Amino acid sequence: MPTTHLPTKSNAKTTSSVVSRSATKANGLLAALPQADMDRWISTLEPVDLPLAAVLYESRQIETHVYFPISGIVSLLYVMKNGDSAEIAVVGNEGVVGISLIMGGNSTPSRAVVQSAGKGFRVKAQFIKDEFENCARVSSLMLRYTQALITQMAQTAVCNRHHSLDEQLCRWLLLSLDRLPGDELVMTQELIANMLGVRREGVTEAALKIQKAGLISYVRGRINVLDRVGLEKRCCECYAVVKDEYDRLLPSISG
Amino acid sequence: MPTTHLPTKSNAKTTSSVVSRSATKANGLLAALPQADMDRWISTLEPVDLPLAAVLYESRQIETHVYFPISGIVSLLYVMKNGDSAEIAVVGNEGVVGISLIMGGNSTPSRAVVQSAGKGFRVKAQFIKDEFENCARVSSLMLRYTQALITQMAQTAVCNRHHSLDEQLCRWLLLSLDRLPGDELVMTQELIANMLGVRREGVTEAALKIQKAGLISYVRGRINVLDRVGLEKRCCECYAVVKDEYDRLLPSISG
DNA sequence: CAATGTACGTTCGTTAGCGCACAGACACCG
DNA sequence: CGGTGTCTGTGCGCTAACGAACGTACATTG
Repeated sequence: MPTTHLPTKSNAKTTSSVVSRSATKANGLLAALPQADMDRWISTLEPVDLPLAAVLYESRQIETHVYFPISGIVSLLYVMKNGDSAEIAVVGNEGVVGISLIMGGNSTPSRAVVQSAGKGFRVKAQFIKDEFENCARVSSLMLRYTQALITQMAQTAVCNRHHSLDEQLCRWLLLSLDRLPGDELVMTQELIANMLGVRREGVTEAALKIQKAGLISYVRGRINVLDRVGLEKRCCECYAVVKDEYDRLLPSISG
Repeated sequence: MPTTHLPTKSNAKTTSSVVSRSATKANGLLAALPQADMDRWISTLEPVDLPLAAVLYESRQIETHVYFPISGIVSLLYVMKNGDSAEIAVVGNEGVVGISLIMGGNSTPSRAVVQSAGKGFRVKAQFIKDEFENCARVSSLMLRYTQALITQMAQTAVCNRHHSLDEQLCRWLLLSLDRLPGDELVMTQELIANMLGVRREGVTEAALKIQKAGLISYVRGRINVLDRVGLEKRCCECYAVVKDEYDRLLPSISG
């Protein structure tokens, strides 16, 4: 197992202060909020940078904000006592980081790490709690997202149990691709190994296979996806199950 | 992988009709409801039998009730196209089966199967939805339970990735033991293998090891736990993490 | 009491992934 | 331009778990 941990660079930083309504549309959940609700939200939304490897949320610590990414990817991962890690879900501009806060525990045993740099908005814990309690549209939306997230986590558990590294890598690439523009992922094999909870060498082997099959081209941390359909064919069913659940529960968002 | 599927015997059946308030205390969540709320619930609670192998909820089908067990154990498991299966969480008298209903999806890709026979109550989907929307005490309780369930699922994912069958068997025995009275589990190795998503022979081997260590005695589907502390020592950290989260989020319930 | 089914135990060859060690290749920086 | 660090490739012995086949012991039923 990988003993090298993710570097804890900087935390997310608040950037400018004026938030345009159109900018909020870049996050699926925010975009799904009716105008009337956004009127309340707009003034409390803080733009934030999500630099690579930023830790948005540390295991077992009290969370102060929830994050709505508009670009980039955030991984929810478990790190165990001996340093072994495993990703349990990913969040991109379709979702929100900090569901546990809404659920009423103010922390979780998981960690939220920026896996691909981007930007987003955040709001204070108390604000989202109040909104959740007082506005059925907000709570309904958040709950359906939670359900989708649960599906992703459950499918990850099953995938970890039964599927080969090759299949899992394809799943992971597809999940990431869905959350990024274009066909390029910037991501070292070491990082991917950390996320999947496997050896770096294992990722090298699996990546070579799908590269030789002409599905991707891989050069020093830059992956170009050449044949997305090919990836889907080589993938286990887990990707499709999760994607279908997201589409079913959050039809307005499916990107 | 096990190709033998769980037999789909009968579904849960409603039994008698008069529900005493004291009987409801046997479920942790119902017990945590204030008197005032129970006044509304008492007349809609239906007692149900939970016979072994009953399928409370089938993958992707519309759920009509949520179930509050008062004895026995219900497994949430994923069954894949090729028949491979894996348990993602267990629910006993501390919880409720059918969270997805409250979350607003009316189904999930998972299946709920009675793993150890018992009894419980159920209420109609619409009732719990209304209660959830209109009563903050109810929603708060359900959400905290959901958070605990999420933790269990996430930890299962990590455990599947990193821990040996021996460790996982210990975890599974402890989780089951916590949800049953006494020190005996009635459970074949075949069944356990289905839950853990491994071969039956693998369970035999692991069970022999911990039997030789004097922690359990195992005879034809009856497991007696002789040394619970010994099991905990041989177990991975996953059991403790999950248990601590349940205690933290639902302090009134921790059995 | 024989017959049949269920549950558990055992063996053996196979394989995916691990841990470790090291080698090339590119990238950036002084 | 040379040095140093990062990223990827490769080789090798090792182990846990798999798949399949078969043996054994107990249980229930007629």
